[in-house]
Amino acid sequence: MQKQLTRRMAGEIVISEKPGDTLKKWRTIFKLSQKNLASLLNVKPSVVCDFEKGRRASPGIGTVRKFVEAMVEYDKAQGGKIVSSMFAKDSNSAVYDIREFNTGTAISKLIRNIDGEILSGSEDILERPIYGYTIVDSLKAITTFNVFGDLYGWSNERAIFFSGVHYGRSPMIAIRAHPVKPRVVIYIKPNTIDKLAVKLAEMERIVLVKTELEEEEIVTILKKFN
Amino acid sequence: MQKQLTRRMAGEIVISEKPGDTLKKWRTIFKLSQKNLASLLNVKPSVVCDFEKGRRASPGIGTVRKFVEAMVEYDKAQGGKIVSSMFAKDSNSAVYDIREFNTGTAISKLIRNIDGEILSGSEDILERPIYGYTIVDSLKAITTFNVFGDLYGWSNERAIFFSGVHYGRSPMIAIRAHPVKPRVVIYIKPNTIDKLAVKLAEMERIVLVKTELEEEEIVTILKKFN
DNA sequence: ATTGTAATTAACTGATTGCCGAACTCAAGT
DNA sequence: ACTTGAGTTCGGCAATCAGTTAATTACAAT
Repeated sequence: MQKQLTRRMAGEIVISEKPGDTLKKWRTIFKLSQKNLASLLNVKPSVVCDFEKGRRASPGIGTVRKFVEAMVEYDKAQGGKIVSSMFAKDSNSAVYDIREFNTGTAISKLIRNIDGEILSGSEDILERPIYGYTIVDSLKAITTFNVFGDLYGWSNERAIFFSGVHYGRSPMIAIRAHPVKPRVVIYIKPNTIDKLAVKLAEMERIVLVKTELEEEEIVTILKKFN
Repeated sequence: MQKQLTRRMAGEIVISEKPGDTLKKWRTIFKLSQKNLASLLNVKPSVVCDFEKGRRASPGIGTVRKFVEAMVEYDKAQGGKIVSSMFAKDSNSAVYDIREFNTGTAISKLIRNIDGEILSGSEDILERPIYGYTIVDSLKAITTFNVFGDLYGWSNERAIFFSGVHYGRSPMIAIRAHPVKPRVVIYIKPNTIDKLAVKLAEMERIVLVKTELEEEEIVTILKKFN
């Protein structure tokens, strides 16, 4: 996560019209004075200023790297407020069950066992293996802090079950927005299925399934999986 | 879009353990020989090699910039196959406008200028600076490929405008699910506002605003920002 | 075995960086 | 009016970069 941010910062600085201004922008975002930053880098404040003011037309990447890493590092030492404000996360309670399998299980096998009906998903994907699953309450999932970070266990080659689904639109939108995608999404006893949900599933090449079983039954069945 | 990619490439190179290797990686992605690349840059091939082999420990950002821009430029001249393969098709169609400010702008100033009504957001946040904005069509945003990656220019200390909003539920869910959050979300001419949307905004400590101005008007106003 | 072509390395030069220190501006307190 | 903190400007110097030429290696392909 930090690396991602440093890359972003570095990229922005390098490509910027005025690298110095961009550097300054980040320094202010991290709430550092030139002096502070300078001391983190073990250089004099004038050095920082020179770079910000563009006195050096093309600073070395080593310098840029030091700068951004120092800022991120500093923030981390302060509790990582800035960095995490850019990524955001919390903890949850919407997860009903989460487990990893020890071996890969074919998607089709899972669907068969939970008596699922396929709403979207082509033949060829159905034999792919998944390595775990997560069951979440769809409403809680979005109102609770940060489920989306904890949704994925060790592998994202997994199935996600959503309970409390009305039209299935919100869950798919959430998945769409989230950078990490599951292989399979299963709606537990949904009312009707929104067309957009199916469309999104197709776009993401996610196998979309519905089942009429209850959460407990599903858990019992999946316990036998390994 | 090109700028995005150049930034990404640059960032990766700068932060990489072995910038030379990363450079090489990109060169091969763009299917260029050292000689080709060298001629694009009007330098001798040995120069390219020197960088790739790390004989220059800390090349200047000007050099890095030339390199990545040359590659992207070259690809563009060839029809832009590589670049567009890294982004998804017509990903821009959902993005109506995207821009970075050069200096921080207070959230309150922005709201005042676009004649916005605050739906969620406490006093203390309103004076925080943002550094850019994005205007997206909310429906297209989710049906189109990969917007969410392109939504954030380079600072996420920014405002996101959503047009085509009905209840504002889906956009907030998308934001909730996405790891990177904006500071401000502005609905352009929404019908009614869903309670859940407001609640989610509060949870994320995002300033939620609605405006009755049209996209074009907003762009005109924001043009004056810097 | 020979021929190209791409990549690597060495040696060298002028330009620029990275850093310092010291002097200086500009507000904001006290 | 004096002090303090943050930021700016700049001459100077060693270290390093950006670039060249020319020679060498490493292979596929003929």
